[in-house]
Amino acid sequence: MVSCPGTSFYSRPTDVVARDLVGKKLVRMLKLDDRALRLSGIIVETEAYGHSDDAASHAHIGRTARNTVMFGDIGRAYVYFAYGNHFCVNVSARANRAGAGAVLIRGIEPVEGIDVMKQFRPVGDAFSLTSGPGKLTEALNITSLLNGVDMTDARSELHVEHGAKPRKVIATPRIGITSATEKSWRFIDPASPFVTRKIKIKV
DNA sequence: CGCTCGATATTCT
DNA sequence: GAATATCGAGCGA
Repeated sequence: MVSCPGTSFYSRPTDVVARDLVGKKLVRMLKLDDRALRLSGIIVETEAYGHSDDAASHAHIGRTARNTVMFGDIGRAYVYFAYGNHFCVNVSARANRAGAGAVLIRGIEPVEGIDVMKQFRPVGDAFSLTSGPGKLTEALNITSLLNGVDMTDARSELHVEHGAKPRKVIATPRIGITSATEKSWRFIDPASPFVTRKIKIKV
């Protein structure tokens, strides 16, 4: 019996959830050519996104067709298409008072099914296989078809499991946003090479 | 190495 | 019509 973080885990402020997700395992199960495959990796980089308190969040302007999952049940996958090229995957979470929120998964360390990941994402450099939000969704074959799946259920095609070891975590400013840049809501395992290296700081 | 810039679709104004 | 929670090619040093 595999254990997954449940609704009590995701029912906290998103920055707390984001910090605790580092070291957990992201698991993708799928069928390919009639074979059941299991791909997974340890989460090493996340970012928290809030609601009305966070101008950089998709939920800041209120509920829309795209961000509905951020306002619905917690522990669900929020998958969206960015820049016309890439998918990004989040887990919905929020404290009881907040109206919406999610945690973006920005980087993982591959554990299971690495050969299959390389089929989905052929790349020479091992580090660039899953070191970035658009990269890991390609390696794990995550698309908007998975939007809304229950990530607290070990039977889901996409879910989160407890990791083997706790990791050291540090907070930094978030990447790729132009507002609310003062919040240190990005959380990384500084020892892992699978984190975004370049940090842009916009003024 | 590091920086600039174009690709490309969905969303919102 | 503008902006975007990105990536990687191309260029110069």
